[in-house]
Amino acid sequence: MNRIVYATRARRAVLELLRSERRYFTVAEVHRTLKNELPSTAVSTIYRTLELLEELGVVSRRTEYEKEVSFVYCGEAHHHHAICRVCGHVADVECDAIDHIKTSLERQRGFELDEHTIEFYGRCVRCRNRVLPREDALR
Amino acid sequence: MNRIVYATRARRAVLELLRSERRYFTVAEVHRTLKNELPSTAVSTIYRTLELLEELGVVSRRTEYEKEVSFVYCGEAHHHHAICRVCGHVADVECDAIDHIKTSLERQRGFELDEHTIEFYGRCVRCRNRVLPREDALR
DNA sequence: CTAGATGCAAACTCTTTGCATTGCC
DNA sequence: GGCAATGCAAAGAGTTTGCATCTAG
Repeated sequence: MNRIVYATRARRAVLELLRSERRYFTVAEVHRTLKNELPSTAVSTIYRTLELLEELGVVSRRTEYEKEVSFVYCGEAHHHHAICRVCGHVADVECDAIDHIKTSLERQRGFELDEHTIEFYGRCVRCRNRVLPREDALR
Repeated sequence: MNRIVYATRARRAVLELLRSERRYFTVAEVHRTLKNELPSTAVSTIYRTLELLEELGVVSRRTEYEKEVSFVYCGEAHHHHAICRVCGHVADVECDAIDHIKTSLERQRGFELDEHTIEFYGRCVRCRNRVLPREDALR
């Protein structure tokens, strides 16, 4: 027997915000942005709402690099994302490319790539300018 | 003028551990594992050490999904990883596959993929069994 | 000997939880 | 009306920081 899920003001507002802009939002960002619309809403509600939306498959979560979690709206049927680490924009990855890499990984490394939640990231200039790994990095 | 970086006992031990097993280690895990070798080493030292190793380009960090950060040794010249979310094993991704997807992304979406730090993840069974995203997920 | 590294403990930040109250249908 | 959601405040967990002490070179 399924639990009843109410379409409350807070939930509608959060969903609408995430749908309006297809990029990652931190919890604090959502909370701040909806201050006018939801003046008395607690941060814990935002956490609970995003958690629910994640369970429902409407948003997906990431924590990569930053310490705060963030969530992105994810309404399409397929789940391949290419995320720009600079501006946060989320682009879809074509499936033929994925299939290619998936095949390659499986054949060459025996690594089974999950075909539903692959995400690609770039890296900021600061990180890219780091020296290459060396075994003798400590002298 | 460059700062001097000492090869201390703690740093050598951490580096050796990460190199011995090519998978992600949490800070607590490193600290716990080296308890015998480094009886009086504080967690803060482990944090600082891993941070340093990251700056030096010897290890790379991730936070994806779990709340704790973890680090993996990364001594090869190229940086493409396929990480198993279940066992944590890190496999290298062939560059031809990357090139293919990179080209595809750039041509079709104008998305410039960072060719040095792409990482691929799978997803656990629990998450994979979620319902597909629907716009009317809230009823 | 001296700049750099560490231990310790306190401070911080983000996240979660319990419970009384409020709200959706 | 009844179950679900929320606000609030307190508790948790992971991480960071300041500073006196120790150590590698």
